[in-house]
Amino acid sequence: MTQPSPRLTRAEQRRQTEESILAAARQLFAELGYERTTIRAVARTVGVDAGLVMHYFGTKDNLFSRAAELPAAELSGGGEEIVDVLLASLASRLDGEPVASLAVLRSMLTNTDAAERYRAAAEPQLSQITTAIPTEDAELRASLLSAIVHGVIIERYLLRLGRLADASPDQIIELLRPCFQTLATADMPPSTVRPASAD
Amino acid sequence: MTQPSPRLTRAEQRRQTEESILAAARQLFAELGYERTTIRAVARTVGVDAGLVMHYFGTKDNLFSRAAELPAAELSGGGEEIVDVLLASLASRLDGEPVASLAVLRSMLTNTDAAERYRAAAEPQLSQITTAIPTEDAELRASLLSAIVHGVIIERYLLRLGRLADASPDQIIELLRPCFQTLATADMPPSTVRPASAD
DNA sequence: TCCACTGTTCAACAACCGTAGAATGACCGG
DNA sequence: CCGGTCATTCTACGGTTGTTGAACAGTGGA
Repeated sequence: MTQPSPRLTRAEQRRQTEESILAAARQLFAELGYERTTIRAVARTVGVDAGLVMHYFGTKDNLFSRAAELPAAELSGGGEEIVDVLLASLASRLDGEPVASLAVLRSMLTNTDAAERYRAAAEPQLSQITTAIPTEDAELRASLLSAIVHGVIIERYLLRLGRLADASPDQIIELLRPCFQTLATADMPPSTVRPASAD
Repeated sequence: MTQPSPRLTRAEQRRQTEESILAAARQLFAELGYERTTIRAVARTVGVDAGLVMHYFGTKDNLFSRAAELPAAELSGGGEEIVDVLLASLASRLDGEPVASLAVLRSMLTNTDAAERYRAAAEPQLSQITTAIPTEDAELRASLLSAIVHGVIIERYLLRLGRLADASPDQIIELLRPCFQTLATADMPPSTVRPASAD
C-alpha cells in the first residue's frame, strides 16, 4: 500500500487492544457473570490469544476489576431535591443497556470480592442520600431507596420479569416518584400520620 | 454397642442421607451460587463421597433443581388488600435466612433453566397482583412491586448493603407500606393529583 | 543496517471439575 | 446361614480453566 507508516503507532495499537479486551470483558461479565466468563472466551471475542490477556492484566480478578470500574457516579446534584437526583440517576441507568453496571451487578451476586468492591463504592452514595433525609431512620430509608433502584435494574435487565423489561424509562420514573417521595421526605399519607410523639 | 438393631432401617437411612445432601446443597448454592458450589464440596459437607451424590441425583443440574424447589408460595389471601398480602409475604421472607429463596435468586443469574423455572413460578403471582390493581398500567405497577420485593431481599441478604442487613422486618414493612399503597391503589399524594383529564 | 524492544502467539502444566463404573461391605428376606 | 440387594466408596477419565514461559515477528531508534 501507499501509506508510509501504519496508521497506529505501537503504543496506540497496544492501548486499542487493551481497550477492546476491556470492552469484551465487560460485555461477557455482564452477560454471564464472573465464573462463566473465561479468559479464553474474552480473548477469542477480541481475536487475540489468551496469553495476551494475562500478559496485560496479570490475573482474571484484575481483569474484572478493570472491566468493572464504574465511572464513580457521583449523584451530583446542586440544590435539587434528593428524590429528583435519585430518579435522574435511575433514568440514565434505564436508558440502553448499562453494560458496566450490569457486569458489576451480575458478578457481585456470584463473586464475593466483587460484592466487597461494590459495597465500598456504594457506601458514600448511601450516606449522601442519608444526610438528605430528615428523619431518625434516615439510614434505613436510604437503604430502601437504594434497594428499589437495584431491584428495578435487576428485574429489568437480569431477571427480565414482567412488563419492566420493555417499559419506557419515563413511565417507570413517574410511577416511582411518589414512592420515593414518601420514603425520602417522610410525609405519610394523611390517614397514617402519627400524633408527633417523643423528641 | 448394645442396641440389637441400628435405629434406622435401610430406607430411612437413605432418605436421611438424601435429605442431608439436599440441605447442604441448598446452603452452598445460596452462599456461593451455582458455579462455585461443587458436587465434591456438597459431598464433603455431608461427609459422603461425591459419587454418592451423583448416584442419587444423577447430575449437578438435577441436584440444583431438587435443592431449589420452592414451596410454591401462593400469595394466598382471602379478602385482604393486595398490599397487605404482599407485605406479609415479604415479611415472612425477611424472617431468618430464606435459604431456598437465596439459592434460587443467586443461581438464576447464572443458571439458565433456574431462571426459566423461577420465571414460570413468578408469572402467576405477577398476574395475581395485576388483577388487583385498578389502573391501565396495572401490569407495570405489579412488576414494580415485584421489583421492590426482590430488591429488598437482594440488598438485605446478597449485597448486604447499608442498614437493610440488620433492620427488623417490621420496620422495613412499615416504611414500605405507604410506598406499596401508592403503587397498588394509584392514589397520588394530594399535591401531585391531576385535574381528572380525559373520559 | 542492525539490534533491542515489545506486542503477540504457541505449547504446556497443574489443578479442578463433572461424571462413570468397578469394587466393597453391610443389611435383610428366604 | 446364605445370597442378593443396595448404600457407599474408590479410582479413573476427559475436558476446561487460570496461568506460565519460551518463541516469533514487526517496529523504531542509533
